[in-house]
Amino acid sequence: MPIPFEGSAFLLTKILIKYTILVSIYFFRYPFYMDKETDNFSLAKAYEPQAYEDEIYQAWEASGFFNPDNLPTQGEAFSIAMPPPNATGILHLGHASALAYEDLMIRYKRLQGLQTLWLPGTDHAAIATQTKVEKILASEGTDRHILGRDKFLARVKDYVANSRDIIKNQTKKMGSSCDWSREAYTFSDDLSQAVNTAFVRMYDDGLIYRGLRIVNWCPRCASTLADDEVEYQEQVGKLYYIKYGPFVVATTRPETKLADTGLAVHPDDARYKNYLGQEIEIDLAGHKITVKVFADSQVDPEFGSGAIGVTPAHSAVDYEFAQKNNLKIIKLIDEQGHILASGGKYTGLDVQEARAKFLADLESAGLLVKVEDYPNNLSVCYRCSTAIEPLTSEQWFVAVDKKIAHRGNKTLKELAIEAVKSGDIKILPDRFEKVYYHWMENLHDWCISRQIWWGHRIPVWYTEDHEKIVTLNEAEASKLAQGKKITQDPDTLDTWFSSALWTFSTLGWPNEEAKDFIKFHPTTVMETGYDILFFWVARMILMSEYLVGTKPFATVYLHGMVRDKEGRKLSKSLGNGIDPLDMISQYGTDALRLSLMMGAAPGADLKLYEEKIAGSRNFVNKLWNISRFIFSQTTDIHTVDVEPQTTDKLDQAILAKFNKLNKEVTEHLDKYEFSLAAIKLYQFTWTDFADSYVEIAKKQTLRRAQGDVGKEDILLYILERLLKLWHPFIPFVTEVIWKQFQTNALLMVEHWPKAQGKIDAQAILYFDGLVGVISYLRELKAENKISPSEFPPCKILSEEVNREHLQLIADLARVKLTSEDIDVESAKIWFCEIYINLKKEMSPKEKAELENYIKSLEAKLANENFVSNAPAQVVEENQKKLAAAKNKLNN
RNA sequence: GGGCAUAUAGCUCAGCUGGUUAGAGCGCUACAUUGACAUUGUAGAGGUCAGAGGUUCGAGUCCUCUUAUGCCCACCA
Repeated sequence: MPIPFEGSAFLLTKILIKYTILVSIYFFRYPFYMDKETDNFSLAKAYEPQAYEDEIYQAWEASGFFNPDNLPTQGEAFSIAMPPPNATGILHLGHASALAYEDLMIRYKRLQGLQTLWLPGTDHAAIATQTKVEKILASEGTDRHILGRDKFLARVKDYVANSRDIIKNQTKKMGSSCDWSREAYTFSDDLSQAVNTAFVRMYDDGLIYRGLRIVNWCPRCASTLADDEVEYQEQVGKLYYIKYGPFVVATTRPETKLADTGLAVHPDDARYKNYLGQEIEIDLAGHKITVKVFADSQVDPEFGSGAIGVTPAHSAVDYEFAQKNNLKIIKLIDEQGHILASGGKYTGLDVQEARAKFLADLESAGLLVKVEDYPNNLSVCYRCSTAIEPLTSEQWFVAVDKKIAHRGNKTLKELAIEAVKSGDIKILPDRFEKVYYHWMENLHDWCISRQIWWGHRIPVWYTEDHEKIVTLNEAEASKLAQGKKITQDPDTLDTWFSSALWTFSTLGWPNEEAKDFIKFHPTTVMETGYDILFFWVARMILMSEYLVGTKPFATVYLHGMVRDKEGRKLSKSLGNGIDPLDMISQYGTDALRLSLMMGAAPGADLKLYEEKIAGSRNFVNKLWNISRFIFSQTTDIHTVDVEPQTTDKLDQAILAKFNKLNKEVTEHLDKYEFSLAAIKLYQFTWTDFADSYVEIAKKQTLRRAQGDVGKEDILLYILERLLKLWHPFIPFVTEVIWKQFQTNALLMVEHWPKAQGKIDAQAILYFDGLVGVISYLRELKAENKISPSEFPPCKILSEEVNREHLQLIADLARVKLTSEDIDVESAKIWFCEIYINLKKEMSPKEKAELENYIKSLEAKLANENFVSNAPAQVVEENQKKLAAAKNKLNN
């Protein structure tokens, strides 16, 4: 073994003449206190993540192994399409946790020799991005209309490019081992081509149509929204009762009454029976409307007056009434939220103004019967929280209930439901499968056209004479137009339309011969938050089943939301936000990742707080120091390929415990139980390995003759494998430590350890028993107020404990073995037949507890039913427990 | 109005198919310069497992009801 830094040793020996021998031994055995720069074996006293993380990430990236094509083994494929991050360019904890889970799965499978592809990318996030850029423009005193479409889009492109770079760097900061060479973007030429192809195919199959329907309209965004893009805010609004010809109707939106064309009552409501089927003219303070009275059992006769004014153009429910009862549809509110000519004297006013004026007019005409406070849900835009105006509009829709001939005459809905019902796709946790069915079953035609500018233009062109051309690109459209002038549809597609193609558009589809598409689709796991089950997951299933004819992924792993310690959402306004980058710079990426992993279960929210991250940092440091110690005890740092054979029961035990751990961790990971895997690894590493076995090894190695490697191979064997088991959780520190093995290979592409041999339960019992005895002796010392520095004489007699382990017990418990006679009777300890010269006084409380325990055991054993019904093994265990407890009490 | 989830030590959570005197980490108390680690070690205090019934020889664990909290869905105008 090289002894570096002899100069220092010499220097010290010179100064400390008296301690020459001591000092030279010190340096001989502990060469790792050397300066980091001059000795690559040395490890700093505490792990400093900042010193290594960037360098390690670069080494990973440079190795090319993020790209599955370069992996040494070309095994079975395992792929994850990374959910695109939000477009604002800020990595928040939700995204950080997703990256941690995905990287965990990828690294685990890569270690298992699978050909892993984690494909990163971003989407253009249409409304979100446009809203963001519009806000920036507003702060500059301009808007998109002043700029014009082209300049505005250029502006958005700049913004997106910038935030994409930021997100990319932050994703790397998290240690994500994704294949950057395949990075995708929904707005790239390839993916846009996929989008147009999807649109055209669906159009040709009659699954996309243009039609006049009631849609959710956000006046702020000046665009339609899909049903699930509408959120509800609880509020206390007003319920207005309006005299309405011979009726009184109650409404929360009085101005819409100007466009009523129907009046609905319950079929059994005697009050209104005579009016059924009649068309009645109603004068609303000078504004005349004609309504058709009809019956519908949905009407609650108890609510308000039991009569509902029906406004088909501006209410989804009313629109359905209109369809069923052939009502006229009068559009009252335009896309800017202004009253149309149908509003008579209110024309041109915005909705709020019209409401105020109309109410005032009603009041002066004596038609406003009463006003009540009324709690209801206001529907608002999920992006900008502006109140939604439902209105009828000519839009593009995806028909979800239309049978598709080449898909077994099934509808999109049916295809998507069957994919999960058949078990082809598994959703975790499985309770979300029910939620999924419920949503799918109630899905209405999906409005996919948006009036915003930032998005995929709808691939439809119109000729001068209003002929519609649906095709892949403008050149094709021109050809088909045969010289006629063409104009492209000004609308863009819902961002989720392109996102729905994500798993396959990123792999080369529509080219079904593409290598990646063949190898990696369907993807293996879709890891994402339960909050976008409908937005995204459901739509990916729908699109893949239809367009590709297969599922998009085999398993959906839905993670929960990250919350603060009180369970509140993390938000700027609450001031409880935790910035992941800040945490990384303080505690390191591994610590953050581990904190996000432990205590997390699929579908369950995770409470995160800084102390927890600090605790994880402590663990990472512990692993570091365990390694440091082991390396310092090792004459030659080497990997040990075969489980070391040993006759020492404690060695056998730690190997057995490790094998058990190895097996359990693998099983947990296979079942997506990441937290349980981490907790077991944590307990083994800290408690069994560091606190118990390493301490034992310390004492035993010390007593061995020079030249005997002692427990070196076992320590190295377990450490090496622990690094591999830990790697998917805490990739950086494990990779750094691994470098000490000097194998020239990255830990990232090593092999996942396989549990070896039988798990020796007897050895484990022996180990735990021995540790228990040590603990007990320490307890006795503490209770007898004996300082840890004192070594009280102690006589240990045992037939169960190996002779050589008696000294070990004494060393670790810090007692002095003695052969002098001790009053055995007064010093007898119940456990393991060990006799020492200390006595533990049982407190009255302890004594009472023990007596109660004995009583309960005696009662149990006296119970005929118990003895005859319980398994013999359980009865026997209880008898043993009773004997032990009695023994303890009597001594 | 439906549906789902959660309820275990001061805090965050384990406890899988019923049999442990109910565990861990943080925090708390006391002690400690133990040949890696004070980002540490050792020992300790702290819980009638939300409440009430039930099934069982036996329930934190299964069933029913109740309470609290959170979330999702829904066209009560």
